[in-house]
Amino acid sequence: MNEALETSLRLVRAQAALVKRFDARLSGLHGVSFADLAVLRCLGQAEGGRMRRVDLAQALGLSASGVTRGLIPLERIGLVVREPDPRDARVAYAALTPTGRERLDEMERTAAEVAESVFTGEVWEGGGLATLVDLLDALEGSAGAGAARSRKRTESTADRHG
Amino acid sequence: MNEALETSLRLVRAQAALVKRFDARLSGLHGVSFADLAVLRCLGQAEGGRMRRVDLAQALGLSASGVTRGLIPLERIGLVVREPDPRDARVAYAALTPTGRERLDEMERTAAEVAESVFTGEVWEGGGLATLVDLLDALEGSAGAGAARSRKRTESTADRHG
DNA sequence: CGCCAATACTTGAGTGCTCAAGCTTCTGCT
DNA sequence: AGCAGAAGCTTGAGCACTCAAGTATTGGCG
Repeated sequence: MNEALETSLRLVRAQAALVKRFDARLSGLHGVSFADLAVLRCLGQAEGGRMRRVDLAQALGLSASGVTRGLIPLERIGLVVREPDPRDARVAYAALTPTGRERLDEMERTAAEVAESVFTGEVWEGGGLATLVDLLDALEGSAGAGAARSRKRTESTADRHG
Repeated sequence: MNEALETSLRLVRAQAALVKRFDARLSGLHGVSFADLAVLRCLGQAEGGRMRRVDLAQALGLSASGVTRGLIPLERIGLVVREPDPRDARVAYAALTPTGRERLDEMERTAAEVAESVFTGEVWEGGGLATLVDLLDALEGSAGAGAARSRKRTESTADRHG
């Protein structure tokens, strides 16, 4: 009956392997990680190539601070700039630069190659890919739903590290 | 056309959400993370409840140092002990303690509940779960295959073809 | 035996994420 | 208008992983 549990564990391993593969290729060719690509892609698809950090976090499933920190290297290498909002001084948009847009294009081509090389074979071409997307979609909804507020891990038995 | 890429990104998000969910529950009830559970489960299924660290790393898809560090808290809370090998002084087995075995049992029950609560619904009960396992299995093989040691400096901008 | 490469593991430095706490700015209530 | 609280973001501390380099130990080979 722990078929569901088994599946979850497999999902984690598959994801780790997949990400390593993307990272190896992307970092070699473009000096970015797969996570960076996700950020850039998100911006690229947004209206005007820019988004509020909060919305970016939401879209990526990250925390706000994760976004702040993840943007730093992208700003430093000039793919993204920080833009203020004239109406609300709290918000700082993250906006794709022209360079960023170009580089994103190249990165997506690289990533698409990797993705295709991974998803080759009968299983995938026979509709498996579409099925997987559907299942993952369902999963993300279902798993994200109740996952919101967790708390820290210690308190009781485990006293992690020092 | 980058359906494969899209799928990869979704996989990452789904996995993150799923892990958060497990972590929240497991940490609240047992003071361990989902990753810890994976380790313990691995040991639990091994002959004699113990494994060499190297083999553990292999089974979990981690590096050797990841295992060393991941075991520290489990040793500290007494779920795992370090056991020397009488024939080879280099190896240090990680072995489940009796307590560890008991606790693992409880954890697995908790985790199974979470997993089942996530994988509830028509999609999953109608064979979706089995399909997902198959797909993930295929994926792990395919993604893990070429991911190993690519620290090379490929300079040209990709011209691979099928 | 003496040496050397391979193996098992640990440690140091660095990355990428998290939560909690902080600052600034905006909004709604009275 | 004035203040409380919410919203957006950043920062500090910490965890979990990585690779690279370091320490033992083993085993093959002269």
